[in-house]
Amino acid sequence: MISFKILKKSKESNARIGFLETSHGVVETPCLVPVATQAVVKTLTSEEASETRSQILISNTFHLHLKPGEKVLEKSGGIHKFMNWKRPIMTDSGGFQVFSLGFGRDFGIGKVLKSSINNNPQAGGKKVIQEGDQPQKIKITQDGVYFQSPIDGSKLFLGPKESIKIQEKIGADIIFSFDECTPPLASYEYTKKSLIKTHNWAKSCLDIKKTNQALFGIVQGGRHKDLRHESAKFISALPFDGFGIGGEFGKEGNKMSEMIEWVVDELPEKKPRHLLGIGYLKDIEMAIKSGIDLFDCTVPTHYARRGIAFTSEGKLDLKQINFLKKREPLDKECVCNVCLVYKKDYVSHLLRAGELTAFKLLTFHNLYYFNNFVENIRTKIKKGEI
RNA sequence: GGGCAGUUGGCUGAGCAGCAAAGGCAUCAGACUGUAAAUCUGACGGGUUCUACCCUUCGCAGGUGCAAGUCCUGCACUGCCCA
Repeated sequence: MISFKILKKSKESNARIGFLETSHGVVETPCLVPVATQAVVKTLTSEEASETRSQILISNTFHLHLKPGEKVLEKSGGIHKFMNWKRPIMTDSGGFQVFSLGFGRDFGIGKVLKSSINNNPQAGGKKVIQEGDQPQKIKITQDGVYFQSPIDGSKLFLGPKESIKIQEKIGADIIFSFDECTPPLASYEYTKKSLIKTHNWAKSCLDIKKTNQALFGIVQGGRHKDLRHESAKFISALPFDGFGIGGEFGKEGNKMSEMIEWVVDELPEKKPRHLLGIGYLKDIEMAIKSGIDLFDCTVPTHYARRGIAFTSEGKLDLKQINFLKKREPLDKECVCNVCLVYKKDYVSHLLRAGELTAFKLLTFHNLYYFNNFVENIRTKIKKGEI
């Protein structure tokens, strides 16, 4: 079980400072949840991940089920022992893979859409996903989803029951209910139908769960105000320990914060709110101001493996040849273990030489930078500045 | 001194009569938000009225051909072998 205490509520915004207690320790919120899909923060050992001042990680049900299989984790004594991470862990349910391996793959899109939504591919727009449409590789049914493994193409089925059973064996502190992350190209009707499915699955997840792990329900509803309200009301009426907010949030740069507030307004104040899969630094600050306590995102770790360092000067692409001449830390203001010792010229060299340590150094720095960024926001909330 | 092989855009390396010239690397630009991702996309001789056209390129100088990076002659340089 978990307990969540709100220590301070901002007068300037919806932001709040909280303490999330789990049997593996406390998480001070608002908090970034680094992504450890395969029971690893890619390129880092768990000790290193801890040194980035990460408080809690999120792993993935779908991927751990495929490899190595939840039985391996169960036999090792659960995910904490398996990966030697002593702090809290959450697992995502596999609901995101319904999108990412389905329509996301078919249309080459992410959950935050860039191009305008229209029905005319000739005009540069993407096709709208209509009610009854199915992705090419997977099949979404009322009971769950038939997947094709991205590893070997083998077939597997994941529904609320399967997801919860797997998550119980994985043994994270916080688990998520199985949902469909609705694609941004979905029509209103598709999103509404999908929402009903996600709601039914939410009830099933609560019915099935036997452990004392905390279970978070997930609010969907896409970019539609009425559906977001409906979903938030429905999910928050169920005895979840916290709430995830998933799916799309409209076009980039648009009104993500407004959409979050539609949901947050309906959620019980005293339970933690987790924004799934967001975000960039500017999104993080916005989300926190909108009342979000936890948020996971692949950006700091993923961009690290693209050679990108997040710094007080903005994003730096260390692959660029000019960094070979820079004998200075990634970020002059950063005091992470990497910035204290290594310089841009070296990191750039490692990237250009294809050396894996480059990714480790950048992953470490980016996570530290993001965690520090969030800590600064917490400080500002405490001071009443945000 | 003689014989053979070679000289292609920043590098590498195809092409052996219809080419601004395959691949790869490098470079530059773009993408990436609950990780199918150490990935993907685009540009990469120059110019313009840029789904098209023009100009300049394949060691150098000539020649043959409607047409030459591609064939011929000479020269220069490089590598290997023989003296």
